[in-house]
Amino acid sequence: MPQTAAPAVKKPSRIQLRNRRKILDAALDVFSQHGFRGATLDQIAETAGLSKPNMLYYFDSKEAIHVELLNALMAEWLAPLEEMHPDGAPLDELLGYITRKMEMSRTYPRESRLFANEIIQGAPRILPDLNQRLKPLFDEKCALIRTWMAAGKLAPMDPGQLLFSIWAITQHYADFDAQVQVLMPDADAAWESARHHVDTLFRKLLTP
Amino acid sequence: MPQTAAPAVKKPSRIQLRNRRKILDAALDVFSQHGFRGATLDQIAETAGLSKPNMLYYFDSKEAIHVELLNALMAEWLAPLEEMHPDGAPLDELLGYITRKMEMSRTYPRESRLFANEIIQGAPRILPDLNQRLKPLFDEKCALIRTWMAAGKLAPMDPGQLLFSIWAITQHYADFDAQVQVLMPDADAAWESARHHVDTLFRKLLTP
DNA sequence: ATTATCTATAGATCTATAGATAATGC
DNA sequence: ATTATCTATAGATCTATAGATAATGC
Repeated sequence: MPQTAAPAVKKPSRIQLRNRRKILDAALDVFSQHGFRGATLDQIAETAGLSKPNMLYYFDSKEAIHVELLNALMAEWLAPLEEMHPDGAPLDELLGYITRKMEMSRTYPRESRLFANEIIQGAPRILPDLNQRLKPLFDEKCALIRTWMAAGKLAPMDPGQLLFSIWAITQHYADFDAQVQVLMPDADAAWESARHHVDTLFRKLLTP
Repeated sequence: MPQTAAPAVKKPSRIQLRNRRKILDAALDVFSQHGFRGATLDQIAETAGLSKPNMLYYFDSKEAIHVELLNALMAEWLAPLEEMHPDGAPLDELLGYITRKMEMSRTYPRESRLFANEIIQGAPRILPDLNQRLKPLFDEKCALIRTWMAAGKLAPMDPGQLLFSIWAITQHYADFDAQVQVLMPDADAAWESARHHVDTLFRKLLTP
């Protein structure tokens, strides 16, 4: 008997890995700025520094790139929420989550805009993932927050609405950056002020 | 001497007005769902019930439709903020504004998504309007809110950040509707709950 | 007479593939 | 031998226009 079943796929070469990474990074640039339909393979290929047919040697189609990108980023995007643990101090756990989300908006604005574009356009390609990966996590964390509120550790409110508010505010700084820059031209000061405002807002809201 | 200078443009016919309105409404549908680059004249023409060349008899180009749409909607979009008056009770004025924004998200989700798409993509066509129309109003209302806070009528905070939070949360329900529907499947209950949550949140935040 | 609509199509752009050639790894 | 890249291009789609025809309003 063979020790193991034959592997379904070969181990990817170094060039494979490097080029796929370059393509996905370029696609993040282009898709996050123009949305799926507005992005072109030409733009992505040029940004990635590959020819268009060469890029299609690594991915079957434009849609395949987009789907892989969204799926790969979903885990990254959910991680900060997963880190909110039942054994911590409730207020600290939530404020810590909010801080992590703010830092992600600051550090990964392209990822935030990629998801925003996809959701605004009706989530045509990420809907299965929303149901299968986001929904269970959302329900789990809502239940956790509800126990904290029932124990009097947090001001009572709808936990789902609370999470919506957190997402709305923290992602606003990445997604609507063009508007924020018009209204608050000093970007660095605006970020400092935003961090402080958001922390204060939710601290006041959540304190019982 | 002639009584008046000759008018630069003729009075538009009834058909003109009706067809231009039909085109702009169809364009709102299509642009708000796919963004500028993702939308096609074919889709807009079909939605409007006109042939593509006939549509281009009324507008010079795809971009002309988009720009006119954005400009026409900007006033509508700013109206609720303009209605926030210095002579009202500060807390009521702000909570009233928030309620109006929530109702707009509910009633005009396409308009909200049209702007969201445009801003996410870097505001390439609406940037002049942001500077010339939104910025002055923003500054004016920030100053007003600041006087209210200085007078002890509202909890002190950065008025600009406050407005960002209001926009982020209220528009979230329109822009991220696809996600909200996945996580809170009962749409009517979700909206009732959202209205209550948002009012409570800002009441708690703003009360001195 | 003027305004509105239609048919036909030019010319650009876009996704994707075919098939030849070059580079790499055992 | 296998993997990666290139040239050339098919076929669809997209914006926009030219020019003929129909409908409307004085």
